[in-house]
Amino acid sequence: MRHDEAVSTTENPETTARRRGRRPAGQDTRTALVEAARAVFAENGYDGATVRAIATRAGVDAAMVNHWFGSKEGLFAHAVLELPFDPLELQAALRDGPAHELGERIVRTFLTRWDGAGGDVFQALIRSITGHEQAGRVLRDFFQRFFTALITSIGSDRIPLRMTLCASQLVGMGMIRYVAKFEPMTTADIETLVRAVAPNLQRYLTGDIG
Amino acid sequence: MRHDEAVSTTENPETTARRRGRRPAGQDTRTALVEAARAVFAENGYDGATVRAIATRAGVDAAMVNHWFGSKEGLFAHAVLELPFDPLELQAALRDGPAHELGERIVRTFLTRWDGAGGDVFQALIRSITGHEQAGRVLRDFFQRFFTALITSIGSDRIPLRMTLCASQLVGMGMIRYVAKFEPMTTADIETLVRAVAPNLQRYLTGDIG
DNA sequence: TCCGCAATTCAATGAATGTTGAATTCGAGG
DNA sequence: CCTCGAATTCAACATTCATTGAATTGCGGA
Repeated sequence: MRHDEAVSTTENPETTARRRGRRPAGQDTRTALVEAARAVFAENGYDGATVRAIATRAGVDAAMVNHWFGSKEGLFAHAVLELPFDPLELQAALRDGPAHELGERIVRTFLTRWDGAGGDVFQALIRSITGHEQAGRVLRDFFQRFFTALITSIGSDRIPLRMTLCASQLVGMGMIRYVAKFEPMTTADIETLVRAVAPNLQRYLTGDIG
Repeated sequence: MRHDEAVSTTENPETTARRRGRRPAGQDTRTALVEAARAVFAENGYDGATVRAIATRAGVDAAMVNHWFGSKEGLFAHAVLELPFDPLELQAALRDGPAHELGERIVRTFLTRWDGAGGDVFQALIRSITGHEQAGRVLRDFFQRFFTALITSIGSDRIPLRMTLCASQLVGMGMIRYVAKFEPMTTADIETLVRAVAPNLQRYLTGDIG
């Protein structure tokens, strides 16, 4: 939307267009680009997001993407594909507590994360499954590591099938809540969804799946 | 993959390139375009699919898309957005049989369709949720009509929430099986998935969801 | 048989996008 | 204080894509 006159804090107020050359210190354009990229990739997916849109959102020129990350591809790899959380670490944290409430803890944890800070990375991933080969692979690796360790630790059988079943429920919930935006799932509060979804996830983890 | 020399059945074998002008009768390019469009949209989503790729697959020139459908947009509307099946009709057919096996019939029916003839339309829809505004709306309308009528008929409460819960499980299963392709869900046979998923869907339809 | 019209291909156009190189400006070390 | 290098913007390029208009060819009715 707004893409010019974002220069109000510049030292020379008489020049409306931003000056060339090195900008005053203290502005980390690299970080700004990563954050803008996560937001724009989350909204539009990999090939829906343009380098110009990301740069505009970060308040810099589009050439900065190539300067700092080599290419749009490189920016996507740094901003989205390198997940900011470790699946094994997250899984270990969720093991504490009664095993029959595991599904509950999982649903609550994922919804809380996706609603909050790291959520755009997840949205960027599932929105880029089409359009970027590695997005699906990264998502799959994450769920595989996460659920394989978890299901193994509670001693259930048929680990690969249970893993994909759990993934299907979580990905589906993410798609409906954040991407396709079906009401009332989009605006439902977290605890309502925990009560509704957790027992189903629990069955995939420890129940009889035929 | 193959994109030229698909002209082996032409009347003049000495001309390698296809002649201009009207082609011999009996070739319904309009239908060929619709079928090719469903396949290519299913593989690549709306903006991943190029008009040239669709036309090549149909064996005609890209300009035919504009001639017959006005635009890429128009072709998408005819080939994907106008669903070839009626949700209410489908729902009515699934009502026959015991209510506690409803989830089973639903999972089996959807997997059978998606694996078979009309499956590319569904894949095209979910692959185009990013990139095409109306894709999500059409998908939502379908599930809403389908599940709202169904849940109403069996007398459960909280119809909108149950509808989105069911949609989340079915969309998630479709994403994992056809789009993201996590093993073993991609190659699992239908009855295995029915046994695994149907009880969860059944709970969303008639169970206690908190 | 002949003629108008529709179907088809071809070539070109304009817009959008990722990328690059030159020009410019600031920060820091000597 | 001066100079070198890094950061930044700007303009231009090459490519890809959907779309369009002209040219061409077969079908079907009179």
